[in-house]
Amino acid sequence: MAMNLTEGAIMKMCRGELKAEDEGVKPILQVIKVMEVVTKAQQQPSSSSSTERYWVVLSDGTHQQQGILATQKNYFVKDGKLQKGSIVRLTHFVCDEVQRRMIIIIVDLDLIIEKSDLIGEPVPVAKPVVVQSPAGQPGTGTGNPQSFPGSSPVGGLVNKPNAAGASMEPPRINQSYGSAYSRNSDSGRYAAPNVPAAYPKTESSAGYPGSVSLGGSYGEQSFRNPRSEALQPPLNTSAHQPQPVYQQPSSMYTNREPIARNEAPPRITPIAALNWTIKARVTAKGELKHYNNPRGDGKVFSFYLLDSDGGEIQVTCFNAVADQFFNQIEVGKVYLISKGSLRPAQKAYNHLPNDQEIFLESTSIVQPCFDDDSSIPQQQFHFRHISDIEGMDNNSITDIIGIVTFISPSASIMRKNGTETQRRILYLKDMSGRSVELTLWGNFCNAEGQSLQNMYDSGLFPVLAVKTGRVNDFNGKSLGTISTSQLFIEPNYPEAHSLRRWFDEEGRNIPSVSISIH
DNA sequence: CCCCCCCC
Repeated sequence: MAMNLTEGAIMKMCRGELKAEDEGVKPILQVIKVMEVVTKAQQQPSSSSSTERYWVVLSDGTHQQQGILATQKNYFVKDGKLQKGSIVRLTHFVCDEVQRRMIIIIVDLDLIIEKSDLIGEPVPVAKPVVVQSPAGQPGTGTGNPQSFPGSSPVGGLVNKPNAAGASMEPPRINQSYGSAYSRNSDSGRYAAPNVPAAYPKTESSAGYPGSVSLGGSYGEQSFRNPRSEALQPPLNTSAHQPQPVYQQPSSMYTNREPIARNEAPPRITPIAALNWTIKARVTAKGELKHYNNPRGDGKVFSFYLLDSDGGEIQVTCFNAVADQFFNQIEVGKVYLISKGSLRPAQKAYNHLPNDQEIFLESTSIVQPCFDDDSSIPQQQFHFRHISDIEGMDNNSITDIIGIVTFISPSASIMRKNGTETQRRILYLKDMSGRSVELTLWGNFCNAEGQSLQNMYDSGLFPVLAVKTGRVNDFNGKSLGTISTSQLFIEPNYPEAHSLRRWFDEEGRNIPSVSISIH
């Protein structure tokens, strides 16, 4: 099949001219090698399979370059989809120079073709492209072994001999703040190739790629940006630029991805530009909930936003502010939102992969966009196979798509606190050969639940996509809805169509193994 | 400041 790779993309990445997808390019590249990386942490019992890492070598047909797959995308490899020959579009990536090597950190990607013949004869980009420190400026770490305990494979990559980037050379410290700064100002970019990662000494070994070994650790502050911000020139040298400054992506996946947190350069926002505005679609909306605790009564509601870059963030408002905005917020609509406060995500109530959360105040501005922005998807899914749920922790949040093979009538359930709610049980089955029990709670029972029941009673086995389902440990593993879950019946997605085809052709007659005990 | 995801 003829497929155009993005010509010159690798060279640009290596030169630092294409550092991340927000520069407008989502390069189409071919995977020419996939390697599993064995990390130190994998040998520790406390850290499970989440520390598996995959290195890939990417090609634009002319040049090749190593990259690393964010762990939340490991399933691309595990499912056998991403392989040698795959053609991919990098939809979210960060290029960074680490240990004197340029590395492409693949945070998200589209798989365009699972396997294709190798295109061209790509060669590694010639070394001198990466600007070297001048002689006599070896960096404070060089030659000081104590600063680099991780320069042995311990704590680092113990990967296969030819794995790109395996060398654990110490990083250089930028030789000249002034020159780096002015150079970057000239280029208008926030990080040019001669701005090496300025890791604090103690973290230089645990930095990249040693930090790989620490994957899976959740939200540890000590990993927050090992770079010195002082070395990062501003993103916008023109402070008068009217557009909102885009500063969110570096933290987008930080809670799940130490590697991304380490490597995504901070977007420096001019003080004069602190009045951000986001344009995003509401993808989920919780109930307006009243609560009563020792501190008094109150009410709260939350909703999720998704923007055209694939960023997602939760917005929460309390009390009078909740009343102010609750009726205005509609799922599916696009809004301009500004003057909210950005604070650390309340993980107990926030299930999005973002360390930040927006809290609206009475002075916040929520403005509907009447021209629907088609560049913002209606929903963003990260579907996992049902078989994957077996390995997920209690309370994990996941997106699942499957065929409804059974649904129970709605029943009234008394909560432990004495209040009542509705419940339905259904079973989902997918191509992984597994099935799982899904509990619908509250309104889901009468809305989507009733439609599903009607279809089921008519002898149909509808496709159901679950966005933001919650994994629980009851009876093996099962799933439940939470207030911000979304259900989609017979959705018009490729995944739904292939499931339908699979089920009609063979899946219907293949007994599946339930991961829930009935 | 402020919600704790429901049941067998």
